[in-house]
Amino acid sequence: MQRKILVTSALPYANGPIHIGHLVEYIQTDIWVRFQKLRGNKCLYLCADDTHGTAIMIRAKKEGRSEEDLIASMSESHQKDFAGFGIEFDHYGSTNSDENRKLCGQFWQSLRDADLITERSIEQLYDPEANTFLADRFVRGTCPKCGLLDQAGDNCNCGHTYSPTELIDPKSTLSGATPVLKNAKHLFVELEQLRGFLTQWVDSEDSLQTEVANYLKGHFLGDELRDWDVSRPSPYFGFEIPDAPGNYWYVWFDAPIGYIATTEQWCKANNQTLDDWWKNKDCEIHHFIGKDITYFHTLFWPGMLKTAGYSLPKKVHIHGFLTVNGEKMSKSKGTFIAAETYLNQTNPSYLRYFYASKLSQRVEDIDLGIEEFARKVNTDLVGKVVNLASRVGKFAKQTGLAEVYPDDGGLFENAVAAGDEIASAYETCDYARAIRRIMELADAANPFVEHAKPWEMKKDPDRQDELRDVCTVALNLFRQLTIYLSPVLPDLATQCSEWLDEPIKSWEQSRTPLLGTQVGAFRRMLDRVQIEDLEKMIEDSKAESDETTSDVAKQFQDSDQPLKDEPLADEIGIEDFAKVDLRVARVISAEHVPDANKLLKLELSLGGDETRQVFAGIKAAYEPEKLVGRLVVMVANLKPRKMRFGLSEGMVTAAGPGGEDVFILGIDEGAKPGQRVH
RNA sequence: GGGGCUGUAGCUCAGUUGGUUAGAGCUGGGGACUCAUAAUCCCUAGGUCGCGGGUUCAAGUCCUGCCAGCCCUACCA
Repeated sequence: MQRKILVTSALPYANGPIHIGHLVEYIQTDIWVRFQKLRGNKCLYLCADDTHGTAIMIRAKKEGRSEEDLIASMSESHQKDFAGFGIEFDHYGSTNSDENRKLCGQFWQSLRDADLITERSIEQLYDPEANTFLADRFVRGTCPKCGLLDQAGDNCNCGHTYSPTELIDPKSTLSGATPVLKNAKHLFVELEQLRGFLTQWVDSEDSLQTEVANYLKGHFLGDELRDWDVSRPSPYFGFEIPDAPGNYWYVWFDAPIGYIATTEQWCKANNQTLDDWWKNKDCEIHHFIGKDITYFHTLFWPGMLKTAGYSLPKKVHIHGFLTVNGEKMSKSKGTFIAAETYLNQTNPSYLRYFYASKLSQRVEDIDLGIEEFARKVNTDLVGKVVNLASRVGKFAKQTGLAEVYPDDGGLFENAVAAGDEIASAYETCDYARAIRRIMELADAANPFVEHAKPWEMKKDPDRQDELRDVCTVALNLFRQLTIYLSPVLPDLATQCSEWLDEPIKSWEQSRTPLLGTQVGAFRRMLDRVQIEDLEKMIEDSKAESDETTSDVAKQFQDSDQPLKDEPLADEIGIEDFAKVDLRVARVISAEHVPDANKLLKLELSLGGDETRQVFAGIKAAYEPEKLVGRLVVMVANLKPRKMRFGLSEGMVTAAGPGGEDVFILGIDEGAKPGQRVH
């Protein structure tokens, strides 16, 4: 039976280019969609740019152009990048569309009618120069709990959390102005009213991976759900709320509705009705998203859909993030690779294959190790799969394919049997499993050619029929593998189609061998990955991230990120500095604190009998044993502070954002404990 | 502290509802072949399945405690 399936990927934000981290999702989705189409299902793949919000507004202002102008050029760049990776949308829209505005209005009215909207005034910081309310991340100031200067609006480096309104001496990062407190009316959705429904939805029917369902139950559904703030006061780039002038829907309200609006645009162009896709029990809706936006899609969104009378997603497929060489993507390491940078150096099929070989149903991060990447592509794709065609290509051009499929020891039939398992792996998004099975088939195919020794047959005029049979087997096994791989490698499928003069259109073709036809001249289908290309790609990415540095700076390639993360503090006089008594101290003991996640307990000596007990948040960065004996610089006149684990009588100075990246200040040789730092 | 997930050969991972000597690919070592993109084929090395208990005739597979790692959340000079 033909299924009717609507598929979406998360809408990329129109605030930056696509990078290889984004592509995990779009490639994952594209593979699934191509698989569904190959199986003969009616499947629609839709996506759009997410265009609203403060960040877009600010960026447009900074670049001196209109928001519309900015999002138009972003959309073009996004679509070009996607096309470069063979990601084939049925339609690519924008959340800034008439259809979306209208649908937002409908959803809004349904929420009103269901009496789910409530109004409350909240106090928020406002930038009087930029004339805008400030989201937490646009405010910095002194931490109200520990006095650290220049901390983010909602938490500081030492881990305190607070409200931006508590910050001491706050500054807007937009204008540098001192924000003022201002009351503003906000509109909220009372999600709590939907808790019963959501609990049931989360639990039922396998719409979510179990770990996700557990997360939601453990984290949100166990308690009363907080109201969801869905409005933002003017100025804001978005849709104004009709019955609350001067207020706009928050970007996360209109973004998912963009899925529907984009469908509507497609429907208009294709003479279909929206309800047939979004209010039809027989239509499955599948969302593919990253783990960071889980709760928007699994709580708010189902709640909105339910209230407005639309179909609920059959499944929300959630994936993890991409790491490169085992670490978070990093601009300074050149592993923050833009789609365009990748395409300039190497082949998109490689990445599609690599991601496919790593993706499972789990919400696990996947790692792109450069060496693993090259090895996998070269050994699996080139060495095993394409080699099968390559090694008999010349012979086959002369012999053509036999009329009757020869005895191949059951290889073809075996691969037909494996087809169901491979299909079900694709269906459940366990691509790693599908690829594993396909490679097992490829592993069995090469020895067949090896043992048949076609190169000997070629020399013997009496054995031309045998040669043709070997070619027939090898090419049919290759064709079968290509069909199985075609959702992942559409380009390879196209090449195979052209070569054998038979379009690959259906999964069913893998069940019957191709016989009795001529074969075109073989052309190389895929080159091996050159490590140098990958290195070049990383070099290029590095270069993009710091094009504006001086010579010495270039030599060291120091990134500007730390300064951006933590801009310079206000000027002070020497008398202010003198208040801080920094001393050289020796670590005389260091130990883990039971129950503390980030802390080490240090005993510091200032010489003689003078010691201080200090708790330092450096557990992730330093082994206690390695600290013992070394000299550090401590703040010695800090007022002792009682912590859960005991009294802390000072502070060890260190640089870095925290976590593993903490670097204790050392001092050159010769310094003695107790000496003051001036 | 609370929640989620993971821990199987050097590396990446398979191991179905518990059932004979724990598997694959890659890497390593040895050999063969030459049709093929230094591709391919054959042979070989290698693991007290994180650790300790328990249930069972039988546990990598179930239960429990601990250890390590990752993520979320709170706390954290």
